[in-house]
Amino acid sequence: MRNPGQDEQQERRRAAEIAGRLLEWYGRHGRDLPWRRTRDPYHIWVSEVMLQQTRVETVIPYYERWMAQFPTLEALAGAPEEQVLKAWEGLGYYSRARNLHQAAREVVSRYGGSVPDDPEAVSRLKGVGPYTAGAILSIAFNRPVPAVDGNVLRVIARLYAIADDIALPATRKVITELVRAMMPAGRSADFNQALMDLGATICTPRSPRCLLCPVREACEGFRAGRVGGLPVKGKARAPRPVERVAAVVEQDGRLLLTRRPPDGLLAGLWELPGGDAPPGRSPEDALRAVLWDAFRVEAVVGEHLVDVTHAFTHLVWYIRCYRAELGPGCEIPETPDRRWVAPEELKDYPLPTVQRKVLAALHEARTPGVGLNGRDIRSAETGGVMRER
DNA sequence: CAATCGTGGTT
DNA sequence: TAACCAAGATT
Repeated sequence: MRNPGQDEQQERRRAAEIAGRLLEWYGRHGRDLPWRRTRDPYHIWVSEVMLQQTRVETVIPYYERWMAQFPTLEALAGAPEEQVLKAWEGLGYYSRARNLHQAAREVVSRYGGSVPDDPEAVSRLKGVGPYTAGAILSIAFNRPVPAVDGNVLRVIARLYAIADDIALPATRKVITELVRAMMPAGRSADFNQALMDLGATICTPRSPRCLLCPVREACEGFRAGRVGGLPVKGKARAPRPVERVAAVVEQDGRLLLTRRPPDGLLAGLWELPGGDAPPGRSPEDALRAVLWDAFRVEAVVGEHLVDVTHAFTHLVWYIRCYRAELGPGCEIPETPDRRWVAPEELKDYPLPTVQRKVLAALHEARTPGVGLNGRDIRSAETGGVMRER
């Protein structure tokens, strides 16, 4: 009969065995990624924020461009927000960019430009939650703090056959403490990244490569044949459909753009004038109402140009796009949130992917009109973030 | 706690 | 193809 002290010691030995195998595996099979060629806390920080809910392959080109454009924390802090959003264009979850920008300014003003290395200060930075704080502290400073992302949740849930919903804070806490207890002294950076790499390349969500796993013998989920059913995770809800209207308003070869509010969906990015279309009214009426709210002038809604569908995580936009004239014959002055944009200037404005889709559809439909011919729109598109089609 | 917040790739 | 998923944070 063993006493609790012996069980605890046994468990500690098992954890050390797992950690050792993981480190050994990581040394041979860890991925060579751009942000792993440095230990600069700013570089690590930027990569971790970009990687939030975003695939490595997607992030790499953004990361490279970002470091060329904002080589230092001071460079980022000194840049205008519009330029920061432009660099983030197409990456999604744009509050990450605005939070990172604000936090960079905070580090410059409060910490003299050096990223703090204590958990409390790092966690207070905008956009830095439990995972990102752990990642910065462990990877950049080798401090013994867990970095529990989706990979780690999955790996640990399988390793210990944890069947509780990983979305629950209580489950995350259990897993975080298991990781903390497992961390080998002085190897925090490698250990956290080893867990993530194992999840990304071996212990994948579907079709995990258990036969190649360095910790298969220690995996309770594998032993019990339950890897396929772990981790347990609630189902996503269906996105809510939203009818939208948008207007192509031209004047002297320029296109009218408006900037979205500073909070909420696609905050601070630019779009064609438009908005939600309340159900039960014609799209033309809805567009007139939306344009009245925005500009306080009567609008003449012209021909229907294109329809664009765009799905977000939690909603789907069905956009009906019309030509429209404001006034008519009345001046719409520019403001900070309202600009007449020549085609060759479109590339200077941060536009969300949904708006690029609208422009592409207009181009595809060969929408006639001064300054809106195909060549101009195409050059404006490719003038921004280059992307294969 | 549950909803919000993007986009692109995979199955 | 629709559903799922990816190095989450904020409110």
